[in-house]
Amino acid sequence: MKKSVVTIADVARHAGVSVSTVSYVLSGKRAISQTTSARVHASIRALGFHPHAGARSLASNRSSVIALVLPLRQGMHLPVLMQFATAVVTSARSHDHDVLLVTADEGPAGLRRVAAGAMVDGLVLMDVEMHDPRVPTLRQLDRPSVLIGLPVDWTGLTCVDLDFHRAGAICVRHLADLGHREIALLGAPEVVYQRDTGYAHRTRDGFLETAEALGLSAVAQPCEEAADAVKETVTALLTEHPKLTGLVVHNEAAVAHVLDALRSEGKRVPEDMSVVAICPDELAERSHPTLSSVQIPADEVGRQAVELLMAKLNDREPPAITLLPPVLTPRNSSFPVRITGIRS
Amino acid sequence: MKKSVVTIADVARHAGVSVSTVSYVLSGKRAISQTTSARVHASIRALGFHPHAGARSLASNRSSVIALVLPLRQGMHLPVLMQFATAVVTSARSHDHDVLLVTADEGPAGLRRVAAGAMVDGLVLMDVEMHDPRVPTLRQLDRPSVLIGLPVDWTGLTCVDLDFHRAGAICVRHLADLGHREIALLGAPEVVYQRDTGYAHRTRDGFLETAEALGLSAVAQPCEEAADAVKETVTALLTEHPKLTGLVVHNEAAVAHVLDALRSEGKRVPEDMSVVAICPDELAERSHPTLSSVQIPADEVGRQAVELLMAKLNDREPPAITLLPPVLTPRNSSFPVRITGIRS
DNA sequence: CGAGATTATCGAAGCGCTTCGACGATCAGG
DNA sequence: CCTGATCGTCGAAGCGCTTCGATAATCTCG
Repeated sequence: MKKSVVTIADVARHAGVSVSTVSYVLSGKRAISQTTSARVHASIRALGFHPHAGARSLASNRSSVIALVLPLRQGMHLPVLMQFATAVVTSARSHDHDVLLVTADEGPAGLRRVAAGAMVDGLVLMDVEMHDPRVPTLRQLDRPSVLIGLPVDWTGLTCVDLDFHRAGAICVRHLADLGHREIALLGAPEVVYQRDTGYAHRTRDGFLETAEALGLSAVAQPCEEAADAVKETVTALLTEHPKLTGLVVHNEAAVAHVLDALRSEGKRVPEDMSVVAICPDELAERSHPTLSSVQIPADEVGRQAVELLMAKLNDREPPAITLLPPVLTPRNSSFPVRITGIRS
Repeated sequence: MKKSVVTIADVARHAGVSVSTVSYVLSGKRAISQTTSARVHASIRALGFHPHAGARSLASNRSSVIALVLPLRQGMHLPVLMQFATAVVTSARSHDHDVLLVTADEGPAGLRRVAAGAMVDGLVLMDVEMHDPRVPTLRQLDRPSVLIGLPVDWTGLTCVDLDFHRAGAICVRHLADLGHREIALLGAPEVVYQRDTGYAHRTRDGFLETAEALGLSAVAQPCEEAADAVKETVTALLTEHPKLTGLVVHNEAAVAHVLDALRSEGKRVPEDMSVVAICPDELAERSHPTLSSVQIPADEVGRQAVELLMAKLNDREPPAITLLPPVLTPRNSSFPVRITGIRS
């Protein structure tokens, strides 16, 4: 029995050309005449030739595979994850790349393994935290990567994240559209406004600027995460601004406490107070009532991440940070303001 | 600047041994003395050596990667899919393999691409249909594979599927435990019992045998899928067996119609009639009331699939079909039978 | 019409690793 | 003490592909 695997040499022989010619036909890196190219393609088809990925990667130092590092174990919202993964695979394929699935719980060692072994040309990391332990490793590795999320120090990296400025703005607009005139932002804890990359600032600025542009009365308030601190903040807010009817909450940890606090202040949601959150869909859907919320558009993130990675693979240096337009999903926590007068 | 990538030759030089010795230290395929081995390992660590995956795959004809073919676009129940994917990745890693993610909608061409290019050593295909177009392709390919699901013709393949015999049995036992004495099975349409691989038969046999063993009065009934046909079947069943209090439904398409039919016959679920379904969790949870149901245990399936694949990669030929123990999740459609007498 | 540019192709040198055969050195048994 | 095994190591031959000159052959234009 002959060797079962068809090699490029077989194709070359069959087509009556040299091995290198076949290679150039395949890669298009040198001009090849129409006739030769056609003949080679015919031979390829006739023999059922598929280039050996390993040989290719050895010779060219390119594997045409990217790593997708996912937090598979965690309590992330699964549908979003899948949507994201699907987008990554689809995009990658459209760039002729395959996707190696790596679990986040392999940690930095996992990255090193696939990257240093030249198994992948680049990496996409989902769910990157502010002080992610994988970031230093990533910096050492010579492979390009794209992060979903914004670590504190993103110099020299490529990150994709939600555009929090617009997220703040879109929340205001949503409330304004529902007729609310006096609104507030419950933001991150005080300390977050001081350290970190200012995503909290960006949300607040978007919130305040848009409120001003739309002529709303707006106040932005940092908010701690402990239940009683939240309650205190909410109470104070309601006392100082008795006519408040709209609330934007940008603080995952505090969301539930805010709802509790409102309830105990006798404010019904959404009848007396509309609430819009900036948080994962998962959280918004678990809440009672379900929260109108702004969330990251998963497949756009996936697509973008791959585009950026491909750019880096082709020696283009994309912006360090790409911000994606936020999407507001209306749910049961926001409601047209109850009106006493007449309103168009 | 020197070459940035550390090769096995660098390690050999650093350790003062030959290249082949380093290779043998790594693979363990030949005896190496303790001292040499230690020295080599030290050099590997000192230099930060990671073997080049492509070179390795080229020389050894093994990539240490398996393909995971998932129906990413489809309306499958996402959490189950993720659970499954996680199990596959974790298992694969424990066998020192990585996982390449391939979408099912690439079809047979996708399989051919990754398999023929020696990109993967083997494949795991999720969600294989009875007449799956990928099966013929899979047969041509020389790579070993494991299928989740049972195509009609599974000769020469390796498949993992739910143990439907036990699924039937476990449903009966569940109903018996709740005190039901007279039960029925609404199965697949008549035609399914004739063609196909008899998973319908297996469920029915498990159902009938267990009922008999437990001394229950049981009847098995094929069931069409159209709403009116289902209604007719249900009505007839209730007429012929007025004391029926337990129903097992093994027919995804008919489940909703069965519930409707029961309702219109004045039977409340679960008060008057307990229902247990054999169907995806997704469906069971969407129904009203939510259905006690038997579903495939996703991570066990993933684990098994990888184990079987590894067996094949090591030239062991596993059984063509592996059946997994079913798991019954009690929900709101099954209930202790209302009793008129005294029961322990 | 001829010098230089361009086009189409080839040969050969690796890419980094595995694996086979060979070869001393050490060991066990008669 | 000699003869085979066994052990530990080495050198070299690929694995299938890309890519870098080199070489004809053809074209372009003053």
